Amino acid sequence: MPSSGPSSGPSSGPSSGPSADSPSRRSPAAPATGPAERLLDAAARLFDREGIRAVGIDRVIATAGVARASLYTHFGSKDALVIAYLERADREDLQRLRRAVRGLGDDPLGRIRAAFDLASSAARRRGYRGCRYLNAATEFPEPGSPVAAVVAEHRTRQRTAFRDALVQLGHPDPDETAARIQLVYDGGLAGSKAERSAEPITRAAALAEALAAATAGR
Amino acid sequence: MPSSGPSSGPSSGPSSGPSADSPSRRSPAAPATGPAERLLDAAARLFDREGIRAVGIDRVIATAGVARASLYTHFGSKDALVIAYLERADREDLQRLRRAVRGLGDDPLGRIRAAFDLASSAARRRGYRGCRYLNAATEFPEPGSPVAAVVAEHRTRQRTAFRDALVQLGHPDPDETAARIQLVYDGGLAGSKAERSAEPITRAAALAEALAAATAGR
DNA sequence: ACGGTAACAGACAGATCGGTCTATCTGTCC
DNA sequence: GGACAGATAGACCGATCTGTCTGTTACCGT
Repeated sequence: MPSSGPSSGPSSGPSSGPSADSPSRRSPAAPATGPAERLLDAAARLFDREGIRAVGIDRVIATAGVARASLYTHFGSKDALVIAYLERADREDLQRLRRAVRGLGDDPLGRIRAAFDLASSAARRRGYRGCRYLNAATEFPEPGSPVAAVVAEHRTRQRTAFRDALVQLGHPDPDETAARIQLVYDGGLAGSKAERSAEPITRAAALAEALAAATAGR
Repeated sequence: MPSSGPSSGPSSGPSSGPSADSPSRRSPAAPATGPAERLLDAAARLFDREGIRAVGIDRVIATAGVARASLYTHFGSKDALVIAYLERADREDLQRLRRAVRGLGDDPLGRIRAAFDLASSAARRRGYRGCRYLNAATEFPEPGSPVAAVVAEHRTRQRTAFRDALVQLGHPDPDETAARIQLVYDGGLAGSKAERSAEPITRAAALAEALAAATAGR
């Protein structure tokens, strides 16, 4: 599961104008999506690139091209927007991984590699700031916080995916090895952030593959 | 190099009152150190536990028991205080490592292990928030920022220390292996932060040791 | 045509931010 | 004793923050 850069997903491109006869109000360059979605798009872009605490509500609504009130009717508070942003990012990351894995057939090692590949391509985008979930945990360190819950869920899901692949590989110790692969993944993203290079992720991928392959064939 | 929790160094304990006939003014419980040092102590404690952006100037000066003006005469700005805090932490981390390594004789593997041990004991303290340098980089992501410079210096020094130990071990590829050990170190601290447990660091230490030992005997 | 809903723009409130400034106090040195 | 340096408390400033509220506009279903 990639935990990184700005989504390349359904963010900016309204590929065919106001999509048929959908709601087509607003003056300039009709946005084609509702305020809630545009707010999440703006939040993702800004929070990913500059950090959550560093970006104020005003920046978000200006970027989204949305009224202040819309943010509060749809989300209620900045904190709630932050949670929604993280949850959507988690869903999108999962979708991206599934898309990348599709057509791989039965290749558990390839599934593990795909997670690193997605992170690596995210790291190559400019403005990369590392794993957004760990970053969120850094900015909102309160243990009981909803942010912590989203982060924990993301990480559990990621580790389970690693573990499943290892089980399918017939690895003798899938639990410990999944933990190690996640550790290496975390380190790769951290190093990549600090050094502004995708190299640590490449290194992490190689390391992870070695861990997965070691004594894998029974 | 431990990159972690609140210093156990010369923070709070004035072990012998106002130390002889030194400057002993102030009303309650004479502080025994100057405002600059007390500010750095307070900054370290608060920034480490709650994050830099989350802690305002007022909290820092209140915790330090120091006048607002003192902060600005000694440091000039909050940003400068942040840099000073990071630089002092870096110095102290290095001192702690040297202290831990002293008496180890010629044990390069032990020196590597010591870095992980220090991180591990930091992670066991409550309020642990992970690597403070990576956290600072997260909170101040501007590439040219002085924060980035301090973080880069810290990481370079750490990697060099790993490399030196590996060279002494006769490792065939000290550069790549040092990078890998740092990667594993980063991952351990990240996981430790996210999961609020020292276990990832323990796992990282084992992994690092295996990396250092592999094909080490020529 | 009309009423309802949802989004709009923007003023406003209260808190907090980093930073400046004045005025007072205290200990030190001459 | 008196000038001086450094620290103190705390008022003050403008900017910015999250969040609320008012009033207007535009679309949509009936």
